[in-house]
Amino acid sequence: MDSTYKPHELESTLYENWERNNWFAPKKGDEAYSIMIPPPNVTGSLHMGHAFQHTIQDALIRLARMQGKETLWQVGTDHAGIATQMVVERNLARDNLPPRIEMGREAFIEKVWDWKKSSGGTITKQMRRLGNSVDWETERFTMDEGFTEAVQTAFIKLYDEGLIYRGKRLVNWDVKFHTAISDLEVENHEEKGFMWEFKYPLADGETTSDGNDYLVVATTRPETLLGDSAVAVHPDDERYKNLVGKFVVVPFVGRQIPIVADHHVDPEFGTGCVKTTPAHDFNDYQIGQRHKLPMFNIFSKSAEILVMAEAYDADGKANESLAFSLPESFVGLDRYQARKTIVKALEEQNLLIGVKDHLLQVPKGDRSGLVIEPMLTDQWFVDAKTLAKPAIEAVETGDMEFVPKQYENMFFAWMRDLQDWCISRQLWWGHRIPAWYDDEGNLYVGDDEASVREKYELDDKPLHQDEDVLDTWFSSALWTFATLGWPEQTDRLKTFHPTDVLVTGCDIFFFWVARMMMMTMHFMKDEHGKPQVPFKTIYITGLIRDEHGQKMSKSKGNVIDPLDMIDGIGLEELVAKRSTNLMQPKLAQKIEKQTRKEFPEGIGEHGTDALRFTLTSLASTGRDINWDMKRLEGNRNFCNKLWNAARYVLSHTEDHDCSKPSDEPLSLVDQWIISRLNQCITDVTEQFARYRFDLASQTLFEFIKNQYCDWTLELSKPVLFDDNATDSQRQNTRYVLSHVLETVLRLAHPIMPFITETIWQKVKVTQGLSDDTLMLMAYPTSDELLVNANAEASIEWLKSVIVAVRNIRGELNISPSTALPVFLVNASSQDEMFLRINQRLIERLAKVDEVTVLSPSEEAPLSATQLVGDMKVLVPMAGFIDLEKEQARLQKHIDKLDKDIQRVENKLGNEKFVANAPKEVIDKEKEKLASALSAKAELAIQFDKINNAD
RNA sequence: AGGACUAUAGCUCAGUUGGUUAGAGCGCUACCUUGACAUGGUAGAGGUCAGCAGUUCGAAUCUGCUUAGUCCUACCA
Repeated sequence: MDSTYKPHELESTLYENWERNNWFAPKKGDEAYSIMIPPPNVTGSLHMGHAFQHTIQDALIRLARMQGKETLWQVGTDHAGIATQMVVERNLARDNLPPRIEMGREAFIEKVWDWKKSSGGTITKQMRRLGNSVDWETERFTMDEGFTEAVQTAFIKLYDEGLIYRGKRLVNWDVKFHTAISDLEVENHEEKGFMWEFKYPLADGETTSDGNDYLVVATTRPETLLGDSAVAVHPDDERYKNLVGKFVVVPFVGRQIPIVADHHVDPEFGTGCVKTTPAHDFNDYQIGQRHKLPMFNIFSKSAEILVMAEAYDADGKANESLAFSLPESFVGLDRYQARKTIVKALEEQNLLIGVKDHLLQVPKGDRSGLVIEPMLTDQWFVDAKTLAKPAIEAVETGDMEFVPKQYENMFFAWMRDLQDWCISRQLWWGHRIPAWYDDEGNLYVGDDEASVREKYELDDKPLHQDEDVLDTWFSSALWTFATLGWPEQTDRLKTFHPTDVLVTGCDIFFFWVARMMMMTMHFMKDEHGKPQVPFKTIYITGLIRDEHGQKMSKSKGNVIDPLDMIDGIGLEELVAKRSTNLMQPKLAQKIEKQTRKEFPEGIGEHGTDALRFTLTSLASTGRDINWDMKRLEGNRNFCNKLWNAARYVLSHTEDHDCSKPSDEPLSLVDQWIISRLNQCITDVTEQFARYRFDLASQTLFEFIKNQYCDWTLELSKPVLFDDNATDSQRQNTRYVLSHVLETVLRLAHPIMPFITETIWQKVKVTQGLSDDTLMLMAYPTSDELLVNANAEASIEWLKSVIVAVRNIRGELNISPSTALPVFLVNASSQDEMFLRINQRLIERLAKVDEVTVLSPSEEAPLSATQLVGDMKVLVPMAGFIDLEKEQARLQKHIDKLDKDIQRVENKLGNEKFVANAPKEVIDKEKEKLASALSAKAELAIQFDKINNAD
């Protein structure tokens, strides 16, 4: 083995071997365990968030597999309708190819499939590099044949059950992509804008109570006045009560529209008069519905003023008799130009009263970034309220559990107040809606045209399919069961559904998780007909941010590709990666500067295991993670530590059979580390079960570094190197070194698969094992009988004595190469016993040439002092110790003890404390006080001794 | 507007049903090429647990308020 840890060399070939042997595939077992991967966008690439979530899933899966369960980690990708279509359209423009519309639907879709083929491999490559042990044999795609069938089946069933309907509704319209989007795909941003006030002339000579012949309305969107259907006032507003039922005249178009009374209006806000545009505002739509107002659409699909306004009755039926032409001077203007022009025209007609600055929330499409236009269109909807009920119940009863728990609140709040879900998208890439229309506009839903004709007993009249596709999230909502073969009742479905845990970020909680719950519980029932949950536990990870707590994003230029942390990347390449293909190229310079400052030498190689270990170490629940490069480095060093520890162990065990100890009993050191190992196994297993990957990692780190490397390896040296040791003792030590290492490799494997497997392949030989791979070995279980208090006491004592001497050495600057004599004073019979057993080890590890126990009658030489319990460890001062330094050191310790004594005395002097606190607590305090007092006394004596010697 | 979360060492974070001498990693200081490891070893310094008030014998931990920050949901034209 190489003396330094070179992750790339060992990681690159291992995965291939695992995969070739098909060790990721489920293996029959009594108990099943499954995780469905949140399917990443097929054409995307993995970012740190994925690396994080995948690491956690892989750790859980590897653990379950080692625990002998029939384990499936279902892999797959999502077709990501709008995102993918957007990328492909951009590519067409870049390659000077005809745009989508000219190309036509079929040709375009072919282009998308081509793109999927050429770019879809990125993710799978990354996942392999991350060591993700997914079952590649059953990889799925949300648009593969079987999945498409599942989507159709689900849609048709829901339609037949009345849970999907079609209707003309006001929806969020993306004016760039010309499609409806769901509420969730709209992001609200606060922006500075204006509020205009203008006059609406009253018709028929009416006047307000204060004598005006007009009403004043306030609006942030004056351009929509062309499509107004009413002016609304509050029913109790005395100012306008007499005008309800009367009319105003819409400027420029001359239509008369009614004044209606509606509770929605806040009389305190503005003038108390609201212009009402049901076809272009969600609140106005509601008002319109309540008052059966007609609706006027004045915008094209790109939000430009139409030639003729389209008119609809309140129920959504077109009503051509109400249609009207729009003023020529406005026709064709986009909404912002129209706004300017109309405000100017209002001013010219003396209708404008004023304009104020106004802070408003602007809804924008999350993909296009453009302001959403509420638009009246025919769309498909899912009755979300009905589907949500079983999911809510399942969380209430605990059938589904959130980790961390607080997400329940968010879940309930959202689920209990659901609007119907708009699932149709005016895109081409996606699952086309299985609905057909005849020339009269009658609707037929079925698998395909032929089955529709049969189902509805249609003759051969012409039918045409709905042009729309389904929201991507409609298909991914079926992910947990459609991947397992549904609608067929496959064995896989029976074995692996419900799944055990879903690991995902809260960013797609509503998009995906909530909808998956709804769909799954509707379609999947157990043998008693009870709805099945999609997963028993939902583990929600935090977001990975950069070191300043900023969200990682391409436009901020602060993303780091997980693979670059693994294999490293040069500065120039990193700069290039970050500053090209930006949506806003002008940011490139700033990003370059920032990157050069932050990574003057690029990013070094750290290896997958270090990355994974860092991610799990940071995975405490319910908290975002600010990425810290330093921690990654620290953990790479930890890997190096493990690597070198293994080199040491192997160098002493390679040529021996270490599968068994000798016939002689194990030494206390040997028993101690085995005892600690068993405690470690218990802790790590429990922490995994609680999803506390941070604690599991920390426990492993502590054991491997502080117990195994720092002590066990050092304590083995006297045995392995000294001529005095017997063959049996050496055999025992070799056995323990090798056995503990082998066990801890199994224990750490779920988090650090590569380094553990690599080392294990060597260690297994010394343990007489012939198994092929660590990943299929049994996960360690602890043995209570091996937890040994006696051995622990002895070795903890030994460690304290060694540390005491080192402490004196360190604080008094005595060279580590100087061998020191040590005297022990106040040694109890137990101390003396421990000394007899451990003396050689003290001499060796503390570099002590002689340990002498002084009886009470013997005078100790002038010494530096450290206490181990009541026993004094003395290092004589003759020759190497500075008296003043030692006095200062003693004083420091005495001061500390004084503070402790003070605090404890106060506590014990408090009658209420003594009266109320449990006896154990009081006893503990008393003990504390006694030992602190005696410790202080001892140190004071030493202090005085030095004084007198002066 | 409503809700949630966060505030602990210079930095990134642990701290479980209230009882600790409040921990880890990184950084810092000193010493050290000791036969696995300088991607190292040994030792050390460093904290009014955001602030205020309360409950309690006892609060980093429970309650209320304040401040700062993050996020979610909704939204007044």
